[in-house]
Amino acid sequence: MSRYNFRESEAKWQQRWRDGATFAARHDPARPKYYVLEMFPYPSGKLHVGHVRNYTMGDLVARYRRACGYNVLHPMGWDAFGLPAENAAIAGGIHPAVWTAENIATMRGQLQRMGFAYDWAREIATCHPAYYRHEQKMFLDFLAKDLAYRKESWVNWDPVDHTVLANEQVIEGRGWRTGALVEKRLLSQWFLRITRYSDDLLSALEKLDRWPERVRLMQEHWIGRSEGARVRWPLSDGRTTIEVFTTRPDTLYGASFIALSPHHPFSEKLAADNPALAEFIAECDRIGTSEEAIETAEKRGFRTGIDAVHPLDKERRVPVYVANFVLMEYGTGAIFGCPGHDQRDLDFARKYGLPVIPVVLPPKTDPASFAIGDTAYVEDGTIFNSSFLNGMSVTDAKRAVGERLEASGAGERTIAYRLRDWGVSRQRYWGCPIPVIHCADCGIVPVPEADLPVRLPEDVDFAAPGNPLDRHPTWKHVACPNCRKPAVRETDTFDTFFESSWYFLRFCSARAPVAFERAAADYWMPVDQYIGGVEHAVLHLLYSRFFMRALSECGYLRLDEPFAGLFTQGMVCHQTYQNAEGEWLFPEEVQTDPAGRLLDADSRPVVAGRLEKMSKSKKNVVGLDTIVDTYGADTARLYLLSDSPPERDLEWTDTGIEGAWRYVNRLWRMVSEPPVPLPPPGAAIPASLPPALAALRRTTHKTIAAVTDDIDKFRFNRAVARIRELSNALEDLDPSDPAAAGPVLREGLETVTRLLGPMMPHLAEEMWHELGHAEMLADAAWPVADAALARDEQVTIAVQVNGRLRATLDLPRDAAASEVEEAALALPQVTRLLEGKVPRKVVVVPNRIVSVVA
RNA sequence: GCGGACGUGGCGAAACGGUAGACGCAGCAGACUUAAAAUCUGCUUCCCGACAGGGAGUGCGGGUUCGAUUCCCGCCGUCCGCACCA
Repeated sequence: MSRYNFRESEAKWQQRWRDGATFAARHDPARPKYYVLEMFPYPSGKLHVGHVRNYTMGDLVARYRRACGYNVLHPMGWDAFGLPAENAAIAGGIHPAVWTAENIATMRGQLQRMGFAYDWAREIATCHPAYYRHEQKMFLDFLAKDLAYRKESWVNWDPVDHTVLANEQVIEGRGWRTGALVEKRLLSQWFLRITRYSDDLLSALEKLDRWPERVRLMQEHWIGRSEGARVRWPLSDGRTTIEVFTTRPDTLYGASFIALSPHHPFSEKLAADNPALAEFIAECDRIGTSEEAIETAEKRGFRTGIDAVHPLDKERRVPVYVANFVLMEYGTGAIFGCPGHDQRDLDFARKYGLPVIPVVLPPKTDPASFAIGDTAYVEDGTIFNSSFLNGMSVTDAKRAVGERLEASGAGERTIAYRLRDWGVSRQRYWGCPIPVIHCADCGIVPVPEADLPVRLPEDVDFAAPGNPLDRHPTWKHVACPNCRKPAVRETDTFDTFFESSWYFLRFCSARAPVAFERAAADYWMPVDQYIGGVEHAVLHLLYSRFFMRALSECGYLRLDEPFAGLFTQGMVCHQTYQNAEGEWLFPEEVQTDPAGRLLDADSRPVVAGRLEKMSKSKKNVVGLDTIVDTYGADTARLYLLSDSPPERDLEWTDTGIEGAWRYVNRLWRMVSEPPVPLPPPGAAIPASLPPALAALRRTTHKTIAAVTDDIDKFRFNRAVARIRELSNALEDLDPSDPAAAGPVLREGLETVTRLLGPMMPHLAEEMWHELGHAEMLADAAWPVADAALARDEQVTIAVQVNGRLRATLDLPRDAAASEVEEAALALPQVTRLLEGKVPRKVVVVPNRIVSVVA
């Protein structure tokens, strides 16, 4: 009984692929291209099995498309800037560049051991000046096009990482990496004008028909388009005019107050000579942005004592408040409150004793008896109490008010977006330097292109908190490029999402002296199939879409959407364990005693927690090296593909990987010890075969058709099941007629081998070789099903009586409906139930079912 | 609160509106072994039954249909995203 020697085989075939540059992608406009990309990893240390699921899927797609004749680009690189490197430097005295390079070396080795078909000649790491110099140039181009700008603003400050976070990086009020409660700080920051494309980023989602619906919805919500109106309210003392944004201009006659954000310019102006208001605003800032803080924070307002004049009725006045719940960043930073038809406004009005004027009457309601209680009426209805709007629908009233406002100059219809500009400044060392210089005389001066790249200094000190670039003795001190007087460099670095927003373009011509060669990008882009985690649904995936538009505007290329197809894979989960102290334990630290109790190494009780995504922090990880050492890369790959649908989470179990390993050996035995002698490759199959062998051939060709379809539709678990079905059938082969069985078995084994090629490439190469082929399987074409053989000539038809299955009929394919009906009605199981009566109805679905209604 | 996804054996899961549970894991029985591992064979949704067969069954309650895991309506539960967005 021979065992498959994966160690020898995997090393051998990896060597063969490397020597032959099998997976090198060559620019060839004559051939159809296919660009497969998995989201590139951050080099955090070592890979565990959870990391490689999406690379396994990407590799399957890449190898499959290659076999189908596409010119495939399948590159890999490293998202190499980021805080963990810097934190390691602070903790362990190792330079971030060294730490990063070591991790890359480790992880590259791990990926290579998995046998992924990458074009390693295109490998990139974003921390190299050869990479980041190009994004410094992009930034200068963005500046020139007013796509980048600097402004002072309230930002999200992570007190643990000592840096600013983008809105997208704040999850439930906490930093996405540290989990620390985010604070508000007023800082001068660089922003990218993503809002210039709000409308296009939103409307183009519709065309991304190979993206998951859920990701498109998340982006749609994130961009958050709201149609409404800007309305100007003059103050009664004539000092200024307050502009508000509303989505309900139809309820304008129900207004009973104006509320300004604490950061509204007019609030701040009033606070300058109103200490009580200044104190109120300071208090608002003290309340965090966390979920708890918002939930529990009372809706509070400060009455300014000023009134505003109703824009549609000069006689009406409403009081102006400063209120803690009004955001400066959305709309105009001011609202009008209509308590009758907005719950929050109602709560505010009740609290401060403001009038509640209903202006939308629910259908079939008597206006005389309609009153607002504790619940605002937010549904549709007929406008009343509203002058010229009375009797209109909500929709009509919105239009009528818009027209009136525009005619009188008191406002206009407009669209507000939730999306805000992307703050890209980070007060950290390990990132791409922002290429500008601050000069006392000239202001902000871009670094001249000839001086790029602005390199990170290597001699930095991490002993003190804060940004080492800022503390560096010499680096930031430069002459102003304009006036040559002493000036200082910008010491902030880019958000690392800057690097990942265009790396897919760099892969198209990874060694080019420019960011990317236009011709290469025009050929390879867009990415045909992108694969990664759903956690980037709004971050990376939205920024990349923005970058394509911005780069197009700057003349780099002409393409809006970077990723034509997107697949978001599920996570790999594993049981978690904790001891009585709540400390996490590695799976290998946990044992089961004879009574079935879980114990740690010192025989103390252990609690099994829920299944969670594999993560170092919870210690529920299975090392990739251990698995590859024990079972080989192919076994791990098969398991990652077979047990769950790709989009769903997969539970990693020891028994599961063992099952995959058993199958690997079964496959190897099938080709190395066939039950009948196999004819040489290419041998003809006898035209006339015993029925069992003819059926086996049909199974073979049906499997080709089904697996091809499954792979096209990303149903990898089903594809594996189909292949296993075929190999099960091949194992049941009747060896009594070797002359007929041999060719059929060869066809079946070759089919299994070829279908498995993209999933278990080393084993498949070894089987292919064992089956007598000199060429590599990686260079063989994808099998094509014989359409005639892939269809059954006999079909099993189910027979139902009153909706219940009572029998089955084996009949020739496409038998006439009348014959099928006749055969069904003659069945004893059917006649018994009919009791001699004529059926009321008979439905015949060709080749499927007969449904008899008694 | 808003939006979305999901709910099928002991477990992971299959099933163009057409024979529910393919494929695998675990389990049970057996074969081969001095024995174990490995491997092979059979069984394995639940209930009644020795078999044949019958009944129930896809979270719950309705509906459409000859026929519903699938479509529609209403609940319940789990997970995810957003959340003071005017």
